[in-house]
Amino acid sequence: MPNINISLPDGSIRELPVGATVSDLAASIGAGLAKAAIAGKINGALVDLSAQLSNGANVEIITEKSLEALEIIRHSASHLMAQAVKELFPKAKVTIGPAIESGFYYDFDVDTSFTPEDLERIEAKMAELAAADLKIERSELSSSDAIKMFTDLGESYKAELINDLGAETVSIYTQGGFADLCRGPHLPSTSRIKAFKLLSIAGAYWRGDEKNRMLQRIYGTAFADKKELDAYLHRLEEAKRRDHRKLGKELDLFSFSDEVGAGLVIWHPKGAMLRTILEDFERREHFKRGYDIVVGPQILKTELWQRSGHYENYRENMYFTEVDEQGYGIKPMNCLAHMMIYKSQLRSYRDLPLRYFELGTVHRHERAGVLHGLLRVRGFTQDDAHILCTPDQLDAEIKGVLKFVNDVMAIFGFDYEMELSTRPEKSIGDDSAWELATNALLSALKDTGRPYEINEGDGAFYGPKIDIKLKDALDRRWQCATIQCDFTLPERFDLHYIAPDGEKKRPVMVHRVILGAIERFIGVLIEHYAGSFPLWLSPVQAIVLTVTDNHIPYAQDVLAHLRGAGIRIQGDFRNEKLSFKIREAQLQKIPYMLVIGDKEMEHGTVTPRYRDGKNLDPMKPLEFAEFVENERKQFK
RNA sequence: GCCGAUGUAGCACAGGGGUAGUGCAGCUGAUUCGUAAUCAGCAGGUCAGCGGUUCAAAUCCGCUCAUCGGCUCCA
Repeated sequence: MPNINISLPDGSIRELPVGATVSDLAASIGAGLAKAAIAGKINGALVDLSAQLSNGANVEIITEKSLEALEIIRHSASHLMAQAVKELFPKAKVTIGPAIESGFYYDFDVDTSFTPEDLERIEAKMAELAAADLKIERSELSSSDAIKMFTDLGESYKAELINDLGAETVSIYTQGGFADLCRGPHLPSTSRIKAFKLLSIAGAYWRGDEKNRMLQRIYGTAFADKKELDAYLHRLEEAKRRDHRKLGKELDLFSFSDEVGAGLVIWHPKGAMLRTILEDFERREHFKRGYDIVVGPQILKTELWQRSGHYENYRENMYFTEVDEQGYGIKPMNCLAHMMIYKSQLRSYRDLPLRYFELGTVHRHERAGVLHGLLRVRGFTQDDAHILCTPDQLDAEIKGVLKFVNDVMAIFGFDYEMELSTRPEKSIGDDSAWELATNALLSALKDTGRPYEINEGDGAFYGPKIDIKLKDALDRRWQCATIQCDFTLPERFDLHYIAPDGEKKRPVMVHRVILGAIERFIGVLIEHYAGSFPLWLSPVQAIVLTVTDNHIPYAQDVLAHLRGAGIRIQGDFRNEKLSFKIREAQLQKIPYMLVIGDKEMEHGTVTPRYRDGKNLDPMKPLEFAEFVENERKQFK
């Protein structure tokens, strides 16, 4: 019998009989591997264990520990769920069900929506089908046969998908009488799906398009084993515990009100203090980097928005008002006033670059369904700047912004990822301008020495951009900073500067934010720090706690002194036990509690207790003030 | 905007066609106490808003508003 040679990842060659499968290969290496194997990779392409090997192939065995394993497990879990749904709801039509970053989902077309009780039933059915150890088998059909098969089954969505694929043949996976169109690969049997959990029900449009029919989506997750699943569920709990909406209420930072309007933040004293601290920080940092602080008006004439193109392209998101028969638009962006400042004088190349910075409050009419705490609101303040420079200066300016972003993220302890989005099909501006700007962004990205991704064709119609996504303590990504080149506005507003040769030239404009929106950034900060802000950011840095009423006069003295020294401090002089006051201060996540009893009064000191429960040595109030100031300087 | 769920005291929640309940917070009093909850008493609500059904609605129905989970992860 002839043999074939297979190369393994370690470089070794194995000889197997013709017709051998990935599974056979695993078995030939060892019984343990055969048992752990869930799929294979032939010449870099993922395949089933049942896939046949050909001579000279490079083959890798995928086990539960492999990187690709999770995706396969989840994809199979999504099929298992579809099978369970079909058994419980025979009329349901299946559509698509991929593995996603955090698990999987499957979309169904059903007449009545699923209930939480249905979810439990489906999950129980899945467990039953998994225990039945059904073989998951792959077969290939011609597209026309497959379309006929799915049409006969009443699965019109599947037929539509195959039709759109336009391939000669398609692959079908079958498990215990349930057949699904799928690229694969899959686990060899349903019993290999060992740890899964259905999480939520949601509506989702067929193919994500709101013109299409609304389907019922079930989200779930699956892992290689129970332990990992539990760890994931635990992380979900942790995220819930850190939810900024919950903490915002508990720490009395902000609120929303039906009477005021959806998506409009009401900042309470402590939240407003947090904002103020961030805003002061921003002004200082921008000042240090050669930005000029400017302020534009909240409303600008509608004609101006027409000229800028916002009226044409962004109108649905804007609020308008009319007074004395003159229309005004409430600003959704800050750029227009900045343009006007530039235009207020004749500019020389010697004046450039100009960097206008504004903590600009804007209003955008976001769709009702997308509002979400501080993370998606209708009124917010951006740390917005527009840099106007010569084409030659573009490169250095962008590098400067990326350095700025890096410095700021380090202070908050955020890691981040960067993406470059290039010219889309529908865009304006000439090729050389796009090339210049894209190269400037690219060279700045390379210069950072950090990894970045490129999204071809994902740029704005008016220019390429870099998006920065920060990663919080739970490894979630948040889009905050963005750097965009803009060819439209200098054109539309006919901006120019006088070049060394005396000619009028068009300046280049860069639009950028560092934190993005203060509101969103605070939301992210709350979750990142779980409400326990570092001392420099804490709206209340310390609280004076008295042991008995006898200590109140001295405590009041301490409070006044420290407040005078610029410490954000409160007092709790209520007739309550110390432990009661500590508990409350602790729940408010106040960094330092200054305990004052007989000893402190006698020595003229305070005993600071940090919120982790540890006491510092007793010290004079002014020493404490110096200590806080020192920490602040280091952003601790 | 669309699909589904939810809306009861400041907060967390229970209840449910026959004139609203618990805990915490609040107020009053007692207690004067050293590192995460002292005790007692009192007060607090047009049950999101509007309309309908009914002898009777917080409860059932409709609309509106708001909140929550989603609607970009493509066999």
